Amino acid sequence: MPDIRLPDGSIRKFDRPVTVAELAQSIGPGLARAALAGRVNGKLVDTSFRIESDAEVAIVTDQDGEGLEILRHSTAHLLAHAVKELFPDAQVTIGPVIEDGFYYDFSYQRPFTLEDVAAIEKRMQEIAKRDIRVERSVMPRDAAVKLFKDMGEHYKAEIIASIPDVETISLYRQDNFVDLCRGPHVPSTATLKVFKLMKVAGAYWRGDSKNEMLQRIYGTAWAKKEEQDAYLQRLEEAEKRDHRKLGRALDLFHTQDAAPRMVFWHPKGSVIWQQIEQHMRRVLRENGYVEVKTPLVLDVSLWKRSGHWDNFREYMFFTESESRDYAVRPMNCPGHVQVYNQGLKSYRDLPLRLAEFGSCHRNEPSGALHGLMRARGFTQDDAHIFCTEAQVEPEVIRFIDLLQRVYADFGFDEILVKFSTRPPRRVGTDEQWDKAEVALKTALDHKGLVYALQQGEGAFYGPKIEFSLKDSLARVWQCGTMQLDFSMPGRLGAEYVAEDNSRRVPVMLHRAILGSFERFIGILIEHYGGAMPLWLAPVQVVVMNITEHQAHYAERVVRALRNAGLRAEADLRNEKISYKIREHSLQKLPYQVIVGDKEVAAQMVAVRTRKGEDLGQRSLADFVSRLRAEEARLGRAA
RNA sequence: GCUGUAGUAGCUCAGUUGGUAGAGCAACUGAUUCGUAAUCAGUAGGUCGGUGGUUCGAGUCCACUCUACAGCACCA
Repeated sequence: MPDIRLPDGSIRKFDRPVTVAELAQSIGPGLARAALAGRVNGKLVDTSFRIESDAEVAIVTDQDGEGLEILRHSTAHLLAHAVKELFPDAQVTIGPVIEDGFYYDFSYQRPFTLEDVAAIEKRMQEIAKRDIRVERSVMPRDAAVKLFKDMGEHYKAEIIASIPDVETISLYRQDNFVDLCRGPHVPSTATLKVFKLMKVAGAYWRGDSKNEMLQRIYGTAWAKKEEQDAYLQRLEEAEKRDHRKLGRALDLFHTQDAAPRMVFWHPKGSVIWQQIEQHMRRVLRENGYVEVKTPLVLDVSLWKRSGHWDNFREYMFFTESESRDYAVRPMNCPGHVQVYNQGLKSYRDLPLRLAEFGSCHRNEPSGALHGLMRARGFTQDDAHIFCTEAQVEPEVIRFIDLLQRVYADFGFDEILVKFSTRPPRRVGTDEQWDKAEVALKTALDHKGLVYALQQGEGAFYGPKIEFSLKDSLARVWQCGTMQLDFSMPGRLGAEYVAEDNSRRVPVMLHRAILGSFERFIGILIEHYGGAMPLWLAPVQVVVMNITEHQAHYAERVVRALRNAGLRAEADLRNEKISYKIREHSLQKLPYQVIVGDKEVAAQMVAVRTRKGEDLGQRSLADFVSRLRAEEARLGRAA
């Protein structure tokens, strides 16, 4: 008869098998009410699970991350249940838990409307109130396939049929709604109280664009109402930081029909760009890179040799002149190989690090585009490192050091790392891929980085490491990349003379830190909510006069600030000082200098920050040295 | 590219069942010369994304198309 060890180390003895629910009840009625599931010897089970022998058991409640997942998963079932009641012809497919919620995909003769969704959510609440027991059952695979086929649930039958025979098929039933599921689930629909349907969208069956499109309904679910409210609030706040909104409000850039999905940078956005470019240029020079400039338009034959024609021609822009075909470059590497190929290279020249702020154009599928984050025209902080095989690993390590330093300069310390291995469609031999993958992995391990392995997600010419940052809506955008390429140098005729006087093909590392200037600026705008750190702010200081009597003094202050290398503007408009302050605060201008009669008399400046902090009267020299110190810290907090 | 939604003044948005296009902010003009997040008054501003159709009449209905937004697929 089971002795049950609880997480606090205590042991409870029972003289008969007990269910998780009974165990919870024996500990306390509060816990019994809160119990969503159990963890028996590390395995998640329903509260109805019978514990027959000695075990370590924990009661899972909505206070655990796992509990919340169960809640969300059960809410997905509730959604499917409601849809089946309202639309009996709809077929169910899958309904997994995702970050902050869940979704469920349905096959239906027409897309669900917003009214449908409102009705579905209402029905979900009704079903929840019915307090229906959620029951688990197990059946053989073939019987389960037949059951769902008989119900007309062909997608579900297909899923079950594809499950390996050795696994048990568990089903969950609530009233007349049955779904295939590994579980566990909450004991009753009444447990589900806080949820909301968020949006509808199409999604391909099994994630393949060749398949039919299903109707996906997204929802969110939480343990407590306040948590859901906080989540919705967070979404609202994030929307305010949307770089497209801020880009317009702060007069940084715009896009228009004449050049769909390409960016017109305004003077202020351009300053941000220039600051980043200057910083990167300095950092690269310090790290042994040399800068090049190569053509934007190159003969098609080069793209055929590089392999891009075969893999990406439908996403490239082409042009033609005097019966020659050209492509607008979608990337810079073939151009850099041409630079490398000029003059015979020796092993003594390696590693050769060629950098370019390279403007590229890709005719991306329309649905992929997203403001600055994914545009058709963009500029990479690109570089290609030509090196020997032995130099690969140290170069990759060196690169990761540089990347971490640069991200810190911009105020980012949360970096997501992914490692992508050989894709099905690729060039190069398996031996080359083996070597390339090992080299990248060794470097990652050497740096002690935690990374997600993405099997089969590498580029067609080599494996890659991706470094990503999160935007304000927690969407992850790839920025930095390190890609190993054993193929392209050979295809484009690159070689060097080795120590033994033999001709060898160099390895090429494709790498970028920011990724694209456009995307990186978009992420920066959202990260800082438009309030750029001083060194990136388009205008750093605005000098405002209170009345026209101080206009002359204000202009003198601006000149002095500019002479000190600061980006300063005067605002001499005939407006109240509070009006000017409000406007520049909304523009997120870091420092606002106010000069009235008192400042003129004292030959001082009155300073306030965009946050409303009053720094009082101080001398110009004092103010300038404060700003210089802040600039030097870049994106790092004081 | 696929599914859905949307496009009205520089911006944010309103515009009942088809009947001569509206607000706030911004802009412009004038007054006001003011001490830390909006001074007052006036003026001007729109082929209602584009093309075609239905109608006596279309911002409103229909078709096509362009663009944007969300998700999916894609991302060298």
